[in-house]
Amino acid sequence: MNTQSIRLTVDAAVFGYEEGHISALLIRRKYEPFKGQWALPGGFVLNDESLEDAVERELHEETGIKINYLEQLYSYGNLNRDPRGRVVSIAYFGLVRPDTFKLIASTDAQEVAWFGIHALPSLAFDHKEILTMAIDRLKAKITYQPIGFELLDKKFPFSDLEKLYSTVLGRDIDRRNFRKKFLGLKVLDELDEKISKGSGRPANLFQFNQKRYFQLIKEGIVFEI
Amino acid sequence: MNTQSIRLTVDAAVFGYEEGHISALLIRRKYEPFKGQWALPGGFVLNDESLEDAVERELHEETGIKINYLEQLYSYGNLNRDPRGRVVSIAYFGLVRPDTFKLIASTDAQEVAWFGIHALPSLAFDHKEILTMAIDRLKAKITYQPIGFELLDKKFPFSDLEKLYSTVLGRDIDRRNFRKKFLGLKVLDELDEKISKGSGRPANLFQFNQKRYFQLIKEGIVFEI
DNA sequence: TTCATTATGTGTATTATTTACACAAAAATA
DNA sequence: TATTTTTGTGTAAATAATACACATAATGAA
Repeated sequence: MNTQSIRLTVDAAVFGYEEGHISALLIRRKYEPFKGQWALPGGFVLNDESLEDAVERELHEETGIKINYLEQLYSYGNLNRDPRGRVVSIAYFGLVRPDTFKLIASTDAQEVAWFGIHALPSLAFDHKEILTMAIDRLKAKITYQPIGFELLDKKFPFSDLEKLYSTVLGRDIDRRNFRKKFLGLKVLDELDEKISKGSGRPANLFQFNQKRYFQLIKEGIVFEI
Repeated sequence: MNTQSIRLTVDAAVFGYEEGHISALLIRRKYEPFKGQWALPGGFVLNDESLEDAVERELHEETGIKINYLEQLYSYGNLNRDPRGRVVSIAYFGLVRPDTFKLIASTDAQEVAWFGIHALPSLAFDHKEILTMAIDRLKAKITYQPIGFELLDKKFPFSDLEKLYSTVLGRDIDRRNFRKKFLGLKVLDELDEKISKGSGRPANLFQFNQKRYFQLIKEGIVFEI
C-alpha cells in the first residue's frame, strides 16, 4: 500500500503596502526547474516541522523576512504542476511591512524583490494562479477582518488607512463615510499625537486596539467595512 | 535533499439535510489505527490522481456515495495528528442529498452512517477539528453562495428552503422577510406545480435557476441572505 | 357538511443603515 | 499675507432591514 511518492512543499504569497501600492514578495530561482525565473518563496516541508514552521523557515531563508501575519490559503495538487514529479503545495498568505525588513536572497534564491501586483513578471510553476487567489483573498478579507493594520505602521494617520483600503479594493472611498464607519467599529484609539507630512493640516494619529477587537468579537459584534 | 517521508491523505466532511436536521457522513474504521472508531471518509492520495479525484474515489469506495458538490476546506499538518507517522491531510467539504444514495460500507470502512451534527460520536485523528471547521464553513457559506440547493430536492416548496436556512443558521427566520429577500435575488423560478404534504394549504414549487445566478454574478450582483 | 386545524401566501409602517455631498481649520509654500 | 494642500466634520435623502397579522386552501374530525 505504501508506494506513495508524493512530495510536499509550501509556498508563500506575501504582500506589502507602500504609498498606494500593494506589492508581492518574489524570489528569482537559483536552481532548476525554472532556474532564473521568478517564483513565490517556498520549498519542501521537512519531516519534523509543522507546515507553518516550514513556510516561516523558507521565507526567512530565501528572503530574510520574518512574518507576523500568516494564514493558510489553499493547497495545489494538479498532477503536472511541477516538472520534478508529483509535488503538492500548501500555499500560505502573508502580510508584512516592507520597510521593516531588508531583503536578503539566500539558499534557493538568487534574488529577492517586491513587485507591484499590477506589474508582475511571469512566474514559475502555477504560482501565478496562487498569487491571483491570494490577491482575491486580500481584497475579500480586508472588508471583514482587521488585517489592514498588518500593512500599516503601528501609529498611522487616518488617511493612510483610507488610502490602503481604496488601493486594495481598487476604488474610491468616500472619506467622510469611511471614517464614520470605521470609527463606529470602536477598534481604533485616537492618540494625542499629530503627524505632519509636507503641506496640509497635520493629522491625528490612530492605533488599532486589538484587545478591544477581540472583546467585540466575543460579544458577537461583526467587523465589516 | 530528498529524504522527505511525508504521506498525503484526503478527508471529506460531507453534509446532508433531511427534515430539519443536518447530518455528517461518517465511517467506522475497519483497520488500525483507530480501528472500530468513527472517522471521516478518506485515505491516501494515489500518485497519479488529483486531490479531487482522490476524495471522490475514497468517498465512493468507503460509502457508496457520488458527490456533486465538493470544495477544498483546509489542510491539516500537525506533527502528531496520525500515529502512523507524518501524514498531512487535505480536507474537503461536500454536500449531498442523503435520500439519493444507499450507503454501502466497503474497503477501509466496516460501517457507514449519517450522524446529526449535534449527536456526533468521538472521532479518530483530528477529525473532530476538521468537522467543526466544515460546519462553520457551511454556516458561513450558505449566506453568500447558493449552496443550499445542493441539499434540497430539485423542486421544493419555499418552506423547505426556509427550514433549511433556519436549521443551518440555528435561529428563527421571519417567513415573510426571508421570502421577500430570496425572491428579490431573482434566482428562483416559481413553477406551475403544487405540492401537498398532509394537511395545510398546498405549496407552490420552486427551482433554483443556476444559469440566471451565474448571469447575475457576472453583472456584479451579490448573492447575500 | 361544517367546523377546527394546519400550513401557505401576502403588505405596510417603523427603524436602521447607507449614500451623497461642501466647507472650515491648520499647516506649508510662494 | 495670500495660495495651496490636507485634515476634519454633519445632515438630508435614499435604501435596506425589521416587526408584525390576517386571509386562503387544503386535511381531518365531529
